[in-house]
Amino acid sequence: MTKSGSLRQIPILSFLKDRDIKALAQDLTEVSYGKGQYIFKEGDPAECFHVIKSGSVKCVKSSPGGKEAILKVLTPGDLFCCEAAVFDGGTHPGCALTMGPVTLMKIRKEAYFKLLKNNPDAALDVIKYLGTRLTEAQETAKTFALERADQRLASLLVKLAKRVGRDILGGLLLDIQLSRQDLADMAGLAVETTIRILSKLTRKGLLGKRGRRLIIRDLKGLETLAGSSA
Amino acid sequence: MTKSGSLRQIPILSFLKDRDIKALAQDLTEVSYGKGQYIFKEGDPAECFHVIKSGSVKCVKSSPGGKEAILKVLTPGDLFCCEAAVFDGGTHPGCALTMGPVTLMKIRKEAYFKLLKNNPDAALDVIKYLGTRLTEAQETAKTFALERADQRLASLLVKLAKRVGRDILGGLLLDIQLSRQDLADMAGLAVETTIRILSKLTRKGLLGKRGRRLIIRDLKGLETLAGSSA
DNA sequence: TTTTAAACCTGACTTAGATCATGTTTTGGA
DNA sequence: TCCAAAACATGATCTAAGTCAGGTTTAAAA
Repeated sequence: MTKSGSLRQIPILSFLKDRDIKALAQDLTEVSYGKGQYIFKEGDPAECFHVIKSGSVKCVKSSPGGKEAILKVLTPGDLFCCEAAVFDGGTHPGCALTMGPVTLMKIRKEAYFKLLKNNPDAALDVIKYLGTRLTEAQETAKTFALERADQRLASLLVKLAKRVGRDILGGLLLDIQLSRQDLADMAGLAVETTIRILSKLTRKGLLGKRGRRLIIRDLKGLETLAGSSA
Repeated sequence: MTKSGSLRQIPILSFLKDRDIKALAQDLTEVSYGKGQYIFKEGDPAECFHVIKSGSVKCVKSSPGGKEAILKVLTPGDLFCCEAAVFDGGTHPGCALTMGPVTLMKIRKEAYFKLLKNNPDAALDVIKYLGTRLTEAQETAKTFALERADQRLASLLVKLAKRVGRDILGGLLLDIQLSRQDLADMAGLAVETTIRILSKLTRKGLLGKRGRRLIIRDLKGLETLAGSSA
């Protein structure tokens, strides 16, 4: 895929005129990482936007006690580091680290800002995007505050199904490499609890697996468990 | 205060030119509510922005089980309902309800959108604002996922101190009417747990009270307890 | 001022989920 | 293909925090 071709895929960039996309393509650097490497850490100054070309990346925040919460998992096509930090010149509020080999494109924020000024509608798109992310984050906070462990996990699986689910024979394959620890960190649970719940859901016929990936056998069932709110 | 005078105070409107502020002032309606009334409910179509003139409002999400989480408390000068819903024409992702008598100004979203298009920099301000809110929401989610009850409450009190704290003799008065239930709903805890922790903190000399309002006697101490991350 | 309801508080009990301990299965590198 | 290191799994405790049940204080309305 050409540089401008892949830029075209990104929701937040898709509104741009061809001319602008091409200009932007000039302005980006491609970087590759191995597994488990930090792209940036909490407190680093925010200088670029990142677009994932291949692989997946997790946005993480750690507690003083050393435990970590995964705020979001990003997959190819996602643009990240587009939060407050980049826009107001602050520092990153969390870490981003690779979950396997990753290639991404970096766009210097100045280049992007210039585009926004020249494309009045573009800014409205960014506003919508941030609004959606905000609603998501609030939904997550609510789930953590009010829901039981199995409901939290169920609603996480439903969300994942929507993002990375691929229809296969007999279910919906979650087409992303996630360890049990990752799932636990996303649901705010201990690994053991996560494993126990997954086993229970498998016994009940809601889940299956292919290799290391999960298969959702009964999405409706999971949605019901999650409380039919996600 | 004149209409345009109070609009001037709102962060998200402050960048506007005098002419635009005056135009906007023509375009808004003032509405008053009693205690415990809904301004909008989850699922309602989002049609206006709201600016609080007096009183306070809580943004709430409920679980299927009937428990509720307070996502944010808004005080005079705050603009709310400026999330995804308004910008993409969707519905409200949660409820807003008054915590006492409230007066607010409603701005039809079309009027505001027109302004944004004519003020390119204005959109950037909104982007920054949403970015900040997003970071906050993620911080909250992390706290819920990883922190102990007393740390959650401590970090809530620290946040409140920054927003509504007023220096008084011997401490920092939280100048807002909040029941124990409200605090519990904000921290994602049971009322009883909240009360027990507050009592413990009072015994330790970190907190006091004046009438029904809390006084923070030792902000540093609370910050330490919270994990020195908020 | 009295009454009533709401808010606040405390103790006793229960439980969901964390922690610990230990074994098994995968998997990727030598 | 063998070995070491992850990742996965499950049982046995332990504990933080929820629930329940009963009080007291505060505030507001009659």
